Amino acid sequence: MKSPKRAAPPPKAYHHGNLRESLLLAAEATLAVRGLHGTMLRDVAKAAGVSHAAPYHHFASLNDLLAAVAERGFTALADAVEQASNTPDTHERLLQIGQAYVRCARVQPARFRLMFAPQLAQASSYPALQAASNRALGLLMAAACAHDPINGPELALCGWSLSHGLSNLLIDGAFDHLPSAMRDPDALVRQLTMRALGPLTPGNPAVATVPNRKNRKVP
Amino acid sequence: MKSPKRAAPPPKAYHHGNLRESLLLAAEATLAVRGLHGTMLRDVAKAAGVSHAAPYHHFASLNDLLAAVAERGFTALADAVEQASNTPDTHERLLQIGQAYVRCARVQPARFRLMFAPQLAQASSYPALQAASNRALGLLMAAACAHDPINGPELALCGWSLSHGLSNLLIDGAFDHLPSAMRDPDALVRQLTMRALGPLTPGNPAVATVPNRKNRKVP
DNA sequence: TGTACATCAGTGAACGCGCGTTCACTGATGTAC
DNA sequence: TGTACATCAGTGAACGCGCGTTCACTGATGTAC
Repeated sequence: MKSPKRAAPPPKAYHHGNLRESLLLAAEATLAVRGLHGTMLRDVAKAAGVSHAAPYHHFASLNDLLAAVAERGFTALADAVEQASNTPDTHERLLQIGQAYVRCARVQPARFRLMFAPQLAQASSYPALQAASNRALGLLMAAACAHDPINGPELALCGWSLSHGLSNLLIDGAFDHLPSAMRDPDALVRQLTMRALGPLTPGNPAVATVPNRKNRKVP
Repeated sequence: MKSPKRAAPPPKAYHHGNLRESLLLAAEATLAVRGLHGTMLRDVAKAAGVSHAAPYHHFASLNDLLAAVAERGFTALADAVEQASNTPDTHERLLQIGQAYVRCARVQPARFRLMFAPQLAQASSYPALQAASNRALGLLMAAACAHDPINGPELALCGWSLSHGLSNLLIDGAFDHLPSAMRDPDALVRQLTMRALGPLTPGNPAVATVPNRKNRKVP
């Protein structure tokens, strides 16, 4: 049947194998099913097929485990944003980034909530978490500055806020009662981000065409 | 010292007085101090000066109490939006509404989180909650349609998403490491909302000046 | 290659407490006569 | 106006359980000799 020793070196090397990784996957699965506040350490352990004391050999506490899941979430987000950043046209690039952001939230709503949960907001305790989050934000900032060297930071904050709000409202079901024509998430992101970007010719910096917008006086 | 009977009719009429109202106020105070998931029924009761069994004469469960707090939150939000809706100029009106929204979130972050918490998302169980939330949204929609009769709904969703994202990022501290020049919330809302509104002359419907934006092709 | 030993990732049972909820009760208020 | 009674908003004690965390242990793996 199986050779008595040395069956498969990479997975299940000795006791369990790579339990840390299994726990993270199990936590993501549990989050998806039970939601953020229904995810208990005992459930995660059971989903990984071990006793509920086992995780303590890999994480100091449930919170540390969740922080690691959040870190993976930010890494996945940054990867998606990075891929979207390959789009040549700077205008389309920002649209793609917005779509990637919202898609990331909708694929795993509970993990997305976890990523911004206040329990992890004291992120200084989790440098890796903070690094992953900074990477995602940095990519967005770079794309915004590439599109509009003058107002890049403002544009980045605008796009971030818009995508973030849209993500939250979508996963909270706030749009569920909207006419179905307005509920296609991808179209919604494109449409609203385009509005936020302004009526600029793609690939053509905004500066010359819309001067002084931020200083305009309103009576 | 005090008349033996009939001291003060409106408050503290008999046993406690208006305990339901006191509980709601106590819940808001507790939310402010302990946050959403640190708010326990026992703390709320203690803050209201009663035993922790007393609330059950006014609310069937902790969740019902929280739903009532959320409803008050939406009512306060709708009131603030309504007041902002008095602004004559339709462009400035939308800016004021956005500012009111973010201000509402920043004044009571935990209550704001509660208002959109998934535990209450099955809002059909709480018709009053849903009504209050619909009222706030309806006011925003009306202001957006007044400014741009054609793209009103799109504009409303854009403004809502933007304000909502900004609110969440602000109260989650996501902007804490930004240069301080960009951290003034009121200025931030104005600036970003203005960008989302587009370079339109205030009070002048957008339709004629920016046609086909949503249908524009991007290569 | 075989043996003794250190390491370390698992297990199962138990701890402990926090918190929502229930229950029998008490005492004040309002009402009928 | 006074008395008897129903109502109902409080109280304090207790229930019950869920869940994070700890602990003494076990058995497999890797290593020194």
